[in-house]
Amino acid sequence: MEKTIIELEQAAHTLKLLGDKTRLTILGLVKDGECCVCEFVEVLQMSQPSISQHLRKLRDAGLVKERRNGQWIFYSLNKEHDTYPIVQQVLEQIPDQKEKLTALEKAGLRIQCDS
Amino acid sequence: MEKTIIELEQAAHTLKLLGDKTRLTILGLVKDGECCVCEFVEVLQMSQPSISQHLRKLRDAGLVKERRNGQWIFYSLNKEHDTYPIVQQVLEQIPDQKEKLTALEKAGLRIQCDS
DNA sequence: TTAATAAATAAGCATATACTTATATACTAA
DNA sequence: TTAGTATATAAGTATATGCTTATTTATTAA
Repeated sequence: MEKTIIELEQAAHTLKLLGDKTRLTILGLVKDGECCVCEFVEVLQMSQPSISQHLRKLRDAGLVKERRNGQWIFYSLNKEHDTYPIVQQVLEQIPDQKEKLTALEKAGLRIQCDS
Repeated sequence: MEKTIIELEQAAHTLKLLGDKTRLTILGLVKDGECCVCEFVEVLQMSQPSISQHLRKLRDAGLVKERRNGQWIFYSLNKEHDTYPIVQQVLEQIPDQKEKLTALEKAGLRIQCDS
């Protein structure tokens, strides 16, 4: 497979979004699956509007996609996006965020995606 | 070689610095060698103080190092830094900036490092 | 010493960013 | 319909950011 070179401007825009602890954690959380907003709120211990605003930025940039399921909206990585290779590489080099979700699960706060 | 996992906070800080077109270009320019401040000024067509301020941020974060040679100060990638793997991966995925230096060279504006 | 050049720093300012609280919208279930 | 829950959006605000112009520092060379 030929290597895709990402435009500098687009790369900078994506990296700026990655350059925030909250958003980087959000992306780490959806690395292997989808999460709904209330899960981010629980894990990150931040207000719901604040989380929603970060998610909007990530979605506007095309880094994540959303799927509604009833009352819940699930977010996941958009692997089709031009800059996904950058996101992927970065996520491989930071600590796994999965344990934060398993902690949620133990507390019974994890939303069942197929509910 | 074991993979190094970079702390989330530190990764976010580095990514924030990468998330600016000017700084990303500067890093691209020093990917394969060193450049002095006036070269950045020429290539990027920006004011000298503005370039210096970007360089200071990159240096404060440890992403680049400097070397004085007479009147000139040469900047280069700091490959010893914890987050260098991230920087390296990102630089591999954006367009090469080398041609901008060869254009300088043709115009006779490139500083000879060993002058 | 003096003038010239390279680079750093300081101060000021307009805009961007990341929160906050309040409210609106969308969906579910009684 | 009505009440409850999940999420989005709006508006306000404090701080951060990236430029500008002016000045300072460091080095070179006359």
